[in-house]
Amino acid sequence: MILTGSFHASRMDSSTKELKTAQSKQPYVESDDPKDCGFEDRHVHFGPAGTAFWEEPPSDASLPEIVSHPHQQTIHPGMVDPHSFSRFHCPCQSTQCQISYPDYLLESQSTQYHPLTGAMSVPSDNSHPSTVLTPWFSNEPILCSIIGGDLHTPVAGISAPQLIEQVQVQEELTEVTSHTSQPVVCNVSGGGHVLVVNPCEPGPVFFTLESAPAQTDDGLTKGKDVNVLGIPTQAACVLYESGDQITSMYPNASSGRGAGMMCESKSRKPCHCTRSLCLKLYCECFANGVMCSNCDCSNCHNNAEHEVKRHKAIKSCLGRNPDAFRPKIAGRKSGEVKGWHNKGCNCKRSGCLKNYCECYEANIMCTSSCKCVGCRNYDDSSEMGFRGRTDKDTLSVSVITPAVLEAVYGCLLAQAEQAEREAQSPAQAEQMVLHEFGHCLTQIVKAMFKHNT
DNA sequence: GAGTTTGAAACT
DNA sequence: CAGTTTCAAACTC
Repeated sequence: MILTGSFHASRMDSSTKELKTAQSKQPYVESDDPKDCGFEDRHVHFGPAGTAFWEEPPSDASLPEIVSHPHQQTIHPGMVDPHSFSRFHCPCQSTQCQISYPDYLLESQSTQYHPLTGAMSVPSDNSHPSTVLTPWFSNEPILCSIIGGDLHTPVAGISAPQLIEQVQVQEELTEVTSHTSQPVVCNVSGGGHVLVVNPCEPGPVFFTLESAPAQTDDGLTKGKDVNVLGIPTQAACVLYESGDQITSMYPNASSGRGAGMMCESKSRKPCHCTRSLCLKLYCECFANGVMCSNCDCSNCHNNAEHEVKRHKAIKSCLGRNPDAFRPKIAGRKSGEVKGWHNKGCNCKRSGCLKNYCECYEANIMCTSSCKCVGCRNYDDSSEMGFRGRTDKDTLSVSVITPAVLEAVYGCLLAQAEQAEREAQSPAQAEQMVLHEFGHCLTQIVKAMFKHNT
């Protein structure tokens, strides 16, 4: 299914009416405050090539919503990678708006959720119809389809539009998405609809598409032509193809630990676990969401033969820490050395200049999120004579990250563009940009102050 | 390759 | 939540 033209986004409420875009606000934005991203009033449009863009820029770009959201943020397939995916959902670079989505075992007790094309861990005999496994480590929205004919629920056998009106389905979807902070994109068989279940929202968002998905004789919805959110399904299917040997679906995906490892190739390093059964986060394979393959581990349980234990281990990890499988490095764009550690390191003796340090290992600088002692992992060029300062002072400097600078640039550019649209005089345009710059600086100073207190 | 160091994860 | 233990990777010799 190629998305052409625009489509309407609507919430799946009892009325099933098309909702205005205000109700489809930031469908994937993970943020405590939905206002963080300023996307409340955006219309989402998909272009001819499966591209999408946000319409109507926010009137006010500010920090720490530090990034303005240049209007018509165009999303193309290349942007939707493990690192830039957040840009699609929210161009905001603010740490408050940084988005990464820990995956979770997609599972339902009563409804089948199928990866669109994948066969990962799905028994061929469908002996466990209630449990379909998908990688829990993905940054991507979970792609699944709801096959009406196979539903073992009271809603089986009804058309897709009717189906989605069923509260039960909504509850099931809500149940599914309650375990994940990432979007679940559900292809509703036969209806030409796609449910986009936003974990931030109480119910799924219902996108009405112009073309229906291809459907096979057995009722399975094929996504061979589906291009959802700019992700060609042919590529997306790779994501679900295998749990242990996931081929990169994005050429530029880096191989840093945590971030984007779901895209790693077969060249990933083998683990050497001996005591953890490869079912704890000590195991890098497990932590990265892949089954062990060609590893040097002993008594490995991180494989298909121990699926039940593996399943329990995943749940256990997520129970301890819902973000356990969340990429550790956020804000990283593919092919670029930038980003920040979500949690920050705690190094004490390495000076954060050895690979013991997760920040250093990921080739990123330490930030104020880190609790490291004697950190030397910061940009000398940005020290500007700060040598001799305390670590805490260095942390202040680290507030101004490349991402923040890029965000400021975005704000200023947005203002300039707005001035141009409004046919403002050069002087007025300059004033608008300067005013925005001042606003950005204020927010940066506030952020520094916050980090130092 | 064996032993040591290191810091994240897990545990108490 | 802080302190301790466990663990596996990084590092050194």
